[in-house]
Amino acid sequence: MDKERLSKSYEPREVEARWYPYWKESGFFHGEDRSDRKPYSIVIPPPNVTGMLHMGHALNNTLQDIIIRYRRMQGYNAMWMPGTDHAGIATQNVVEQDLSRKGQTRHDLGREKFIEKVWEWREKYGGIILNQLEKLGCSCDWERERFTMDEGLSRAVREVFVRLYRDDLVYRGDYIVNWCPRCHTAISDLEVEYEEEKGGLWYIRYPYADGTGEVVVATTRPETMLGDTAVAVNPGDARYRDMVGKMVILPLVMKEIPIIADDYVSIEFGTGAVKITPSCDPNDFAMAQRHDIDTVIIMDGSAVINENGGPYRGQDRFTARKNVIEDLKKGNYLIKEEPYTHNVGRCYRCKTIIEPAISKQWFVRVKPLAKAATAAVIKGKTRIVPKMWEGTYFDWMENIRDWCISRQIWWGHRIPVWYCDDCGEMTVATDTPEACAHCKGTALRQEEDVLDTWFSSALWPFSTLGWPDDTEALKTFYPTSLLVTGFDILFFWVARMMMMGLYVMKEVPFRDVYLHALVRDEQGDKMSKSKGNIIDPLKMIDKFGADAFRFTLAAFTAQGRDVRMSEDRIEGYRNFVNKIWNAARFSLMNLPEADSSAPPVPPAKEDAGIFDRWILDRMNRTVSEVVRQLDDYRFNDAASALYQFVWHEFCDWYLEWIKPVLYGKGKEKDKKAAQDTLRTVLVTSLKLLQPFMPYVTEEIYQKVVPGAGSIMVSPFPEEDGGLADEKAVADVALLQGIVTAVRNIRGEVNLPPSKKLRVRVLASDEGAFDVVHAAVSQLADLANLESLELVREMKDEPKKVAAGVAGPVKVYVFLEGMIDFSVEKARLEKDIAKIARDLQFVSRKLANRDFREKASPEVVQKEEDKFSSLRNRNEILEKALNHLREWEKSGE
RNA sequence: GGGCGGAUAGCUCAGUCGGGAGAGCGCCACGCUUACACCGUGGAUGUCACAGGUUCAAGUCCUGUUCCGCCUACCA
Repeated sequence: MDKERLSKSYEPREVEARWYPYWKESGFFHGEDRSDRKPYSIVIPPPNVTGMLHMGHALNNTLQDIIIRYRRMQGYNAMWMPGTDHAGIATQNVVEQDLSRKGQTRHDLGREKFIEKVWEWREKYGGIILNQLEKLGCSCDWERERFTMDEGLSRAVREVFVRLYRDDLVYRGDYIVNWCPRCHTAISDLEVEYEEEKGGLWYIRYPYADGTGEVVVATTRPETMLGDTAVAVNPGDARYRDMVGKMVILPLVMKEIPIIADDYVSIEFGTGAVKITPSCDPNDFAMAQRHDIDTVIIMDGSAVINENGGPYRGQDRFTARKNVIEDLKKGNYLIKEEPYTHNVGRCYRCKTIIEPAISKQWFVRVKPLAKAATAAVIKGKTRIVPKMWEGTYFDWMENIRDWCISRQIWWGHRIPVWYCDDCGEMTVATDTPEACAHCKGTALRQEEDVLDTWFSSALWPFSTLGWPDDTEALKTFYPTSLLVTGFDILFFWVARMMMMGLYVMKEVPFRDVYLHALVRDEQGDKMSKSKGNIIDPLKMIDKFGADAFRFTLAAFTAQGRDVRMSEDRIEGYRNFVNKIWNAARFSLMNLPEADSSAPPVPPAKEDAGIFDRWILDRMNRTVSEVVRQLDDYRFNDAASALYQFVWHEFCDWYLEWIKPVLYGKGKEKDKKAAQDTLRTVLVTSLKLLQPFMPYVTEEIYQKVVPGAGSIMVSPFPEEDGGLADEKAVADVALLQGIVTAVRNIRGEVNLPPSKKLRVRVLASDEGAFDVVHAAVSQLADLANLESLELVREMKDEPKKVAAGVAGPVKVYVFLEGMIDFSVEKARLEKDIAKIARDLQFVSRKLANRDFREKASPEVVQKEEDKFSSLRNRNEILEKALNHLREWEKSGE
């Protein structure tokens, strides 16, 4: 082997820059449309083209990469579909901002030119986030990269729209929708964020037209009174029963409107009478429809009062509110104003207060789609992990309302509907029609609106695979195997993909959905620019390496928990990466050159030493643990199993045990066995770690098994029952117990680490004797002993000793030259006290007849074993303590 | 209003079949022992939120309470 020395610490930057292009160019990321291997596919949650990699992306994509790398190594035809979505409103906003710097608006350019600008923008900046994913190490199938505005995907969008229309699942109509006066578009219910805000509740007098009195209404939005067309009361409200049907005079506007009765009105709230503004409130709108009441629209698209607002015309809604209140006061209509906290809806994109407004919009009739989507999860066609999200999913599906899919912006999929100027009919078609489908006229105008970005995202699992064409990719990879995404887009995206997948493909879009939590800062706060607590993933990668960063994310991804991220934590796992690096470095120094590129094999059981058999057992358990946890998407458990094994079993113990053998202190045959084991365990560990840490594992793998190809396409380890070895595990536990007992005494009694100790081990148990006997030299090494005297029985009771117990054996450390034994006495007393407490507890339990009768025999046996071992320990420590006391006395 | 999640070591969190609680970081002590000071060895630390209940046995199951977080909903 080229004995090229590894540097003392791992340097991620250079390594990462080297391997990623190699993998990519080697085609390892590519999934085959046709293959004998079983398919495994994931579609990426497409980030916005405007996006920059943040912690949420980093987490989301790390988890996907872990799974896809794992499955790829397991031999699946693994394919991870990458891409971006066109993020209609967001992208349009960005380009509009660019324009406004030049003092222009999109209207100055016109639709066509503007769209061109957006495409230019996308060419320039649109791919940034995908390059950032490469920095993370993501093994996406880049040959397949898709964009929701691609021709292929656009075709899918038009096709689905037309089908929905023909199935009467999409319709157009005048309804009240959430209108953003800044974005100048309708948005869906999901895109409104509600937050409690302090406002006021104004009580306004509405006099009866006949002059017999007045009714008082309470409102949080006095300016909307300009559009009032009724006052409503509850039909069961005795106070108003006789008033229903009477007319009141709308103040300021001075027109007559009726009092109506509707169950919606709450008797308890306010005065029990509510003003009805069908154009400004969804509930009022619904009520107006029930009662056939007029609607007066008082605002334009910018939420500025229009001509129906009389003197308030031209004022924005907030100015109008002030003035209306002022005028109400002047007219003695305002009774009082109370401070009032209520929910205010804001645009998810620009945070402008949403104005409910009536307009012509397109909707998807989702109820029937939702039914199928619910059924699919109930039937287990799609599994939601963690399961607790199922309830949320069902609940939403059950209460779902029609989905407003039209947006009054330019950037997006233009709705494939054409209006005929001749006959006024609509033509709905996938391709631009030559003539009106109804009158054959050619005076066609296409619908101006575009579709909600989520409409195209909902098709992502099949549109990216070539649908509506019947492609090989579609046949192979649909339904996809897994979707990994944040719980925050369960409704936005997951639910809609389920509906569309089932509607279009007659099959669920994915078998499993793994929903992960949000990334927060150390204090559990959401990361935000304004708080200044953002951790930039790219900076972390630069500072600590992608492997450390990825492993940190995985290690903190416990199901149903937020991920709290901090630099310290990444640093901790950077240390782990370095530990792995150094374990490899040590291994390479002590391994002969690999004589072939064949995978390493462990020694035959009869050739293997006890420590070899022990670590192979541990390794094997780790393999099964990692497989089990990854299969269940328990990333943190898989990560910690690896951490525990590699650091605390392989590095802390195994490497130390075999050092004497490797250094030639034993037989050549044993050295060979240890080397074979070492190589096997190292390579297996690297493979288990590869999905989490692709770079460092590749770098080491190439040196340990040169010529074997890339680790990322090598077979993933499988559990091997033949490696299980309970005897070795038990024996090594005994040996570890002896080492620990000595070290404990050394530490507690303040014997310096440099001081070599004389130790006597009493093993009356024949089996234990043999185990210790065979490992005397290793024990002496690990515990730093001058001598280890192993005896079957004690002829002379040593007095100047510290005593310890390891399973069936007793350990005595000679305390030569020591004068003050108080520390050792204190240590013994402390141990004895602890044992006494435990003994009391166990014996009480054993004395309980109910326990003996009702607990399982195994549990009873366990307690009995515990009891005898405690008593044994107690005896020996007591004896040692007495001896010390005696010696002290005699010494006086 | 409805729903979900959480409360365990100083901090952040595991704890899957109910059998007297673990990890990482931090802390204390000692140590550059030929892979690693990004390290090693040893040590300290708990009213498992509170109150009941089931059970031989509860961090774990049940009921209620408190406090946090999130989602959802048309009380103006």
